[in-house]
Order: sequence, then structure tokens, then C-alpha cells
Amino acid sequence: MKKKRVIIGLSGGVDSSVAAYLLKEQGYEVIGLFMKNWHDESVTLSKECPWLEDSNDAMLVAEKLCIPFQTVDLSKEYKERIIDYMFDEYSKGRTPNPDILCNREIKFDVFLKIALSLEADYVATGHYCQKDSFNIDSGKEVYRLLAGKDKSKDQSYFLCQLSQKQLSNILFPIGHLNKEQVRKIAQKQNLVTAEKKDSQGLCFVGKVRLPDFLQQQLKPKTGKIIEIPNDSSVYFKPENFDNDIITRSRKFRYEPSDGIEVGQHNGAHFYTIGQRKGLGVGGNLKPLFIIDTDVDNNTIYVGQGKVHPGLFRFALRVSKSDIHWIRNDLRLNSGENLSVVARIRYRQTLQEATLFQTENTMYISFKNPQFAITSGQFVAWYKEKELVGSGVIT
RNA sequence: GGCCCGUUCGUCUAUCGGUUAGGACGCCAGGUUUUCAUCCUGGAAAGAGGGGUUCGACUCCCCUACGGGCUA
Repeated sequence: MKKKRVIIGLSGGVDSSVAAYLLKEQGYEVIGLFMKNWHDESVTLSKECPWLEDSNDAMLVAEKLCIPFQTVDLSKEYKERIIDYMFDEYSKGRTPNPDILCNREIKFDVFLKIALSLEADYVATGHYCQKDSFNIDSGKEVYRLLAGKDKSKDQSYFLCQLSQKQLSNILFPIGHLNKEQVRKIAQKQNLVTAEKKDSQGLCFVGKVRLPDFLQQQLKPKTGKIIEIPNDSSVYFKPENFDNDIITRSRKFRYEPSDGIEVGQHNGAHFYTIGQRKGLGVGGNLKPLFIIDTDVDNNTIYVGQGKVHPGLFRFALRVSKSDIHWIRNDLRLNSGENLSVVARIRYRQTLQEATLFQTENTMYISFKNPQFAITSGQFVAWYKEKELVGSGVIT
């Protein structure tokens, strides 16, 4: 029988290196492909040309494993589908998650299509997550996206926008391992990446200072920072005490007159809700956190202390067009609801929640109040270890 | 004009006749983190100016400057 062909995205890190090794061990025909998605080092913080070192490491790993190796340049697609989206979102005062888009649009779309055109049966990556499948009555195979075994490294959240079609072509060779085990395997196989530090920051771009990065396209513009007292009347409007989900999912709306000016900022679109650093306003007993940004009026609202009422809400909503089900068979119809666990940021402990589907919107109500629910970020909901759907927070 | 009170890190402040002048916020650096954030650890950073008293003054006294209050 002919060996199945797998194309692995080698990033030059340990995880994908070990993934490639494991695939080889499992008897696949493995081809390594390095994606170059970003050239511009002027905006990164790291010392030197990071992708050059990474691609070199990827090549050395491929050599060691005796697998073919190539580089593909997807920077044009990355720019069009990820970078442009970032600027667009920030300019609207929202906070995007480019890495989730990168998985949906680059690694498991453009890259996957390249792999398929090379007659691969699968693409593989070094993500810490797992996949399995079962057959539905009709005989159709349904794929499940599962959390990685290593709880603290689980990266399923970043894959929350994948489709059944995409999942059908993906392998996650290290999802059943802990980071420690992955490093051990790399050491044992003498892979150059064994001791390499985990990558951080924007996938493919690296560590950047966001405001500096954004200033490539977004102009600085001085505006006011308004502090809202924690006993502001904004929090005591009678409708706030309605228990209905629509009310509870609504953002608080602030006016400058609701608080007092405590400083100035250089552009509301550079900031995000929940942020503490970078405001330059001192002299308070407790730190100031951003509770809202208004890009139309270029105003930032802050509250003092981590438990300020403006930082917490019990519910959020997702517009119909932003609702994504990995498990189409679990999709809710209008009027239905589902009890799940969910997170609104990477590595957040899963939170008990209930989904409520209406005609045009999905509401998500949490058992406990959530810190810094932010427009543009993704909420991902799970049934136990399985990520079944996700959406963009409105 | 007279009387009284105040002036300490960038900010808000604590303390004291002998202290490495403490903390918080802010800032910077490192750590955690494939988003943005959060979080953790560490660091730099101060006695308005000038004269006294004292073994020793940021602390007590006087003058000057600045800010606040009362009063002709």
C-alpha cells in the first residue's frame, strides 16, 4: 500500500520539529514546508532577522529527519488577509485576533491548498490540540476538534474558526503530548530546536510594540482619558437590573460627563479594554484599567482598580454572520439554547456558560462575570474537551 | 498690609533629631503568553532655595519663593 503523504509546516520551533519526526516514525511520507509570511524587521523587537534563523533551523531539522524541504512565500496573502484585517479592526476601535485568522486563512487555507496541490493527503502542524471523528447515521464522517492534552499549552482556541473540510485534512501529531515530553523527544533525536525558546507575539511577525506597529497606518491623535467612578450612576440604571439576556449582554455606554478627565492619550484606536499599562496616568491608589474606548470621539474611559464594575459583564453577543460552528450538527436554531463551557481569551480557564440563539444573534450568558469582554476578540465554546463553535464578540 | 497653614520620587503620600527616607500609582527591564490584554519578579526615581541651632537635620528656628485660609 502506498504511504500517505503529509506536508508539515515547519516553523523552526520544537513543536513542529517533533511533529515531523513523529509522522515519519508513523510511516508517513513527510515533506517539510516553511512559510515565510513577513519580511519587515523594522517593526519587530527581536535583535536580528528572525525568520532567517527560523527557516535555517527548519531546514536543519528536515535534513536530520531526511525529509524534503522547501520554503513558500505567503507574505502577499498574509498581508492581504491578516495585516489588513488588523488595521481595519483597530481603526474601528475593535481588538482583532490575527492569529486565529492566520490559522483559518493562511495555514489551513492557502497553505493547505498548496499541500493538496502537491498531492498531499494531509497537512500537519505542531499545534497542541487533538482531533478525532465519528460516523453519523448517514455514514458521513464528522470531525471533532479537541483540546491538547497539555492543559497549559492547549491551542485549540486558536483553531476555533476551522471548518469540517479543513479538519478533514489536518493532523496534529503532538496533541497527545505534554510540552516536556516534546522537548525530551527533540533532545533524544538531537534536533537543533530542542532547547529553543517558544515563540511569542504575533505569529510570523514576532514580538512587536503594538502601538508602534499600528502607527504604520493609524495616525496618533490626542484625546481625553476620562475616569468613571466605580459608583457611577451608569451602573445603577434600573434596566441594569433586568435579568434578561439582551440587557445583560449590552456594553455600558459612557459620556465624558459621566466622569472626570485624568489625562490624555495619543489615539483611542491604540488601546484595548482591560488594558492597564501605557496610559501614563499615576497618582492613584489603585491602577487604572481601560473600561471602554470610543474612537468616534477619540475618548478613553478608565476605572480604578481591577474590580471596577465597568470591567465585568455576565453576557455578550455574537452577530449571526459571525457565528461559526465546527460541529454543524450541533448548530442551534432560533429559540434553542445550549449549556457549554467557553473562553474569551487564549489560556483562560473554561467558564460555565449558556448559549441562547435568536433569529439574528447568539447571546452567551456566563455563570460568573467576565473580565474585559472586548469587541473583535473571539469567544470559543466547548462541550467538555471539544471545541464545537466560536464567534466574534460584537 | 497683618495673622495662620502648607511645600518629600513623574503623581498621591508615609515617616523621623541619627532610617538604605517607606508605600501606592506611573515609568523601565525581565518572566509567563503563538492575538490584544491580564498576571508575576525586579529596577531607577524625592525632602522648594538660602542661612542658622546641634556631635548630627528632611525633621527645630529664621529669611526668600510658591500655594491655600482668615482679616483690615
